Amino acid sequence: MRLRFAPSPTGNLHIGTLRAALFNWLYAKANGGTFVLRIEDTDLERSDAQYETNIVDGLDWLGLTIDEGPTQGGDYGSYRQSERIKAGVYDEKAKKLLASGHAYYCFLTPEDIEKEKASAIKKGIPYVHSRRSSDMSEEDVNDALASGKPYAIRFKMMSDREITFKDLVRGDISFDCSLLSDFVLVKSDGTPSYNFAVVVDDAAMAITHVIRGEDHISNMPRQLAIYEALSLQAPQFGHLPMILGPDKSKLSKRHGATAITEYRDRGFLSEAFLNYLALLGWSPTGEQEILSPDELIKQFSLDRVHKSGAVFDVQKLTWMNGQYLRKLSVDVLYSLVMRYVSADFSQIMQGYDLKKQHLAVAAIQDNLDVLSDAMSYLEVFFERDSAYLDLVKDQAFTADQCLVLKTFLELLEQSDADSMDDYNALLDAVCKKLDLGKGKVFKPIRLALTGRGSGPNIGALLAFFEDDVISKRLGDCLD
RNA sequence: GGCCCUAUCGUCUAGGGGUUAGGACACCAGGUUUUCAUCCUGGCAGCCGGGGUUCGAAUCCCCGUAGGGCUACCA
Repeated sequence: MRLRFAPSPTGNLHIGTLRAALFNWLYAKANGGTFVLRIEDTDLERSDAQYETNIVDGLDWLGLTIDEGPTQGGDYGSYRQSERIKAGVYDEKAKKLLASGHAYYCFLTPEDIEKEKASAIKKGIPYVHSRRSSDMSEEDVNDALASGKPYAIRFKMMSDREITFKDLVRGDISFDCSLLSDFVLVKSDGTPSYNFAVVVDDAAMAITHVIRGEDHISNMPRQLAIYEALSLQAPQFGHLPMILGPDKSKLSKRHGATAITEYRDRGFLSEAFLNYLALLGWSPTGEQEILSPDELIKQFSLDRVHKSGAVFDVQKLTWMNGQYLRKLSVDVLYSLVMRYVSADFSQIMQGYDLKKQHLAVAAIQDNLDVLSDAMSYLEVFFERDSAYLDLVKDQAFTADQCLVLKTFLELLEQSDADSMDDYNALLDAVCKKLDLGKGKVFKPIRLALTGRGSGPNIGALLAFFEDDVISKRLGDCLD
């Protein structure tokens, strides 16, 4: 079983494309198949090596390991269409089609075709290419060729046929060929068109299953016709539902961040992202939604792929990311967090004991949805005194609250509290001594210590700050 | 316009002739917690419409409607 992911490097890897890659990968892994990457860069104008890098980076981030591709090679190379053009792969097949009468030279200019189209629209009839050039005599064709007239090679669509195929996710789909134009196989610049190139390459690379977006369904009759004309065995096809933006149209740049590297940079975990994406258009048998890559592979099957489009919901992605973040060990979370705080902040943090740093990170673990939020939650621990002073200067403390601060300070002086537990015990003692509820006690202490009304667990806060800092801050509030 | 695909809570989805139509996100309410959160409990909320078929349709069929895709010498 051989699956392929065949993006064109005309832009960054985005969600829809990636989801296709993911499903191919899952299907390949689930069945012990091979996952190949083929770069479809026949559009010389728009293709760019930088995008190929972005695509590979994205796959890499998510752990979608490639078995054969431009960088890892394989027995079916080259894995870049631009290189295959140079190798003459497509020319050979085009000649074959020309020779067998399935294709012909077309000398019509784009303007000619525009005219045909306009007149069809005017008459209110569906446009079908006139295939005028296919009637030319061999002599005329040779003359035109010899005179250097620009030409394209078109496929001669059999007009009185119906083409049917069994889609792996949708079942039988059929098309009336009489409605289909003779389409271009080879463009006038000599490069193959998409429909031609995919067929030639999927066949040459012995691809057995093609899983791609629903937007490719209408290409099926053209591609199937080429397989037939070339007497090639067609793979099986499965078309995935589209991923939609909030407005239900195909997800695109105008829906915001679509380059998947942006999600990485915002602090989504690759496993969470993968998990969420897998649930878009596919569902497992049970009700468990949090699934590791291995579990996904184990459970994946094409017959549980949904048929209708799915709206990409950042909120749920974010929730899922939080779930993954919460399961991380402090060590791992810490090293992750350090990659998402600014260089300055990281330097400040590293001025503290590693133990303290871990304490702070552990204290914010339950707050985190995305790693890029970490810094703002961590601020309270590592900010400069001036920032703290700025916040606390507007805080007014009532006499009762001052009593709480004073009592706490007294107890603190007599204790040798060190851990979170110790400080919590101290806090309890204050409550008991003053006969006050926790709210009445904790609030003024938090306020005095951080200048904020909310934040991490106060035990963690107290354990983090040195006793002299606590004394100073609380003491100053009493004045 | 033509062709193709699709239609269950706001969103992701389960369920494919007999179910109190299940779960998750979001939202709301309660609880835990010193707070924002996390966590726990509960709630709100759905089968696009109309015709068939059937003893019985969310489920099967047809027709509408709506959405999406394609209609390139882009992929």
